[in-house]
Amino acid sequence: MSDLRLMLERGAEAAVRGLLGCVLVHESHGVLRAGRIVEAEAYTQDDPASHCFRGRTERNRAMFGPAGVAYVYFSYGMHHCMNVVTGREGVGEAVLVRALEPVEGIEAMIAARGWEGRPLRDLCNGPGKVCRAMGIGPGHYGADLLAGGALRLEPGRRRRGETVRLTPRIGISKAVELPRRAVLERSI
DNA sequence: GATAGGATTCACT
DNA sequence: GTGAATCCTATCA
Repeated sequence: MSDLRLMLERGAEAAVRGLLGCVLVHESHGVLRAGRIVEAEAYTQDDPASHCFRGRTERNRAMFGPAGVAYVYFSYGMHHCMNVVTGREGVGEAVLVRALEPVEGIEAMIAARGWEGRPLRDLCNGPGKVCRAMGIGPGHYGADLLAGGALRLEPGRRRRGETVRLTPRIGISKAVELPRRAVLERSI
């Protein structure tokens, strides 16, 4: 039982902070891509903005799975977004990965996004961009991120001078005021 | 069976 | 800053 799993099982509101600094890794076609999670949002079952607010459906069933599996969904007809499922099995909770700081395989990310010659800071600073750059898609729906597979989550360290700030969420129309978005910031 | 709207991104003004 | 692209899901008739 890893520390990471225990942390995720504690629930979305704890996990949204704990996930910051952790590293998302994807190995495909012999290429390794990795990025530190620097922005995330918690979604729980009692949250009107959550996909599982109205109960279990065919689309959101992964959110009710065990902590550590991926919930990938399709949005706005053109983007995929990835969540890390939290809480106990049977509870609909997850943390949306909103932004990464590229660590490894940056060239592959740039190629996947068609981002040649553009600002690096805009490569992974959005949930749709994260999936595109990392090569995450519907095929990863329900994948176990803690099992050491091709797509996995690894513990990360928070660096000196970095702090977690909780802010209202963005991009949604319901329950916007809840401070369930966590951002990793350099305080110096 | 039909329709409204969305946990977004990008290009353009 | 504003608006278009684009399609799946949930919800309603």
